[in-house]
Amino acid sequence: MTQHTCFRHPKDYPCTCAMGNLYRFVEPVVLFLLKCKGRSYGYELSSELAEHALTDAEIEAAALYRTLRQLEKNGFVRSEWDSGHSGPARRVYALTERGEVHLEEWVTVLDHMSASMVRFVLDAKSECSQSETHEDVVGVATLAGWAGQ
Amino acid sequence: MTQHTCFRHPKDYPCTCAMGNLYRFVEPVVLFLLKCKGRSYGYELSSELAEHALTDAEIEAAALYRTLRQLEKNGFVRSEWDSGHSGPARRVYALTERGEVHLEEWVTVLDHMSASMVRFVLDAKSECSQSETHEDVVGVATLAGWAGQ
DNA sequence: CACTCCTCAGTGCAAGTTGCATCTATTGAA
DNA sequence: TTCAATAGATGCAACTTGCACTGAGGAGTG
Repeated sequence: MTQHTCFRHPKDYPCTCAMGNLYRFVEPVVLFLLKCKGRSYGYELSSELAEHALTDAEIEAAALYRTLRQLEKNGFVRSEWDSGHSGPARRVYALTERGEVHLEEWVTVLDHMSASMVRFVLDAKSECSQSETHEDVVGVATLAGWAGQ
Repeated sequence: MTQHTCFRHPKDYPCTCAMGNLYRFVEPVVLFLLKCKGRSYGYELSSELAEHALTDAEIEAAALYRTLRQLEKNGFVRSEWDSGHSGPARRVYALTERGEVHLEEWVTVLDHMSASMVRFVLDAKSECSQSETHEDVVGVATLAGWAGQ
């Protein structure tokens, strides 16, 4: 990330924006929404994505559309054009069987990851309180200056 | 990710390898280890990283070294050469005050993220069992064919 | 001595990813 | 006519990453 300040969140809020491509977690959420709804299209999904998002980073429409096309390329969803309504045509997506399996794989992965994170947070918090020499200064800035590469 | 098969894990294990740059979670773990140990160097950290890693993706030495340099560039750690021992010289790192704050920001972020993930996993699991038409097929393959962009 | 292996820190590059700006088109309302 | 909302998508510069590789110091072995 080149971006060295996050202009999307207040200054004292540690946000995930600067982590950049972490918004890949778009993929499992899209699969989940398609499973729940049966079928949907990009523009509709984009508004519902935030409710189930795994980070607080804003999800760009561009990323969502590209993710959907890639999911289709990999056989996890299938799509067709739908013009039976007013306004521009919609590319309507639905999960395939492979997509259902893929969602379950994601659930397993996220289950493991969340457990690791919870463990890490506990470890880190106890380590912090252990060597508490200064006041509690949690949440003073954002992750904007994160390391990356 | 180009990589379409994961050769590092058994076939029926949904791994995070294919998620690629997720191993950015190297950063908080490095900060945490430096806080615990006081000071350390790349080669040593690389062996301890796996124990606290937030994903099961292998952490490459190249990524670790680059992360450390970047952390230093951003003022979260500082380093000096140490030759007072046999073998090649080591670049020894220690947390700065900014680094301690940054670690606490990461803890806050990961706390939020883990909560979101736990919620998502619960939602997805209940959704799956709700519409259970086929046997439980969790964990049949890897995330190798994940969508990306 | 030559040879090999381990330790330690990197670099180079092709391929992939992403944020942002921009484009096209349809429809309805002012 | 003009504007706004809906809908999907692309172009590109900048960045990230996996993999292969370099190179140096020291220990052990024959």
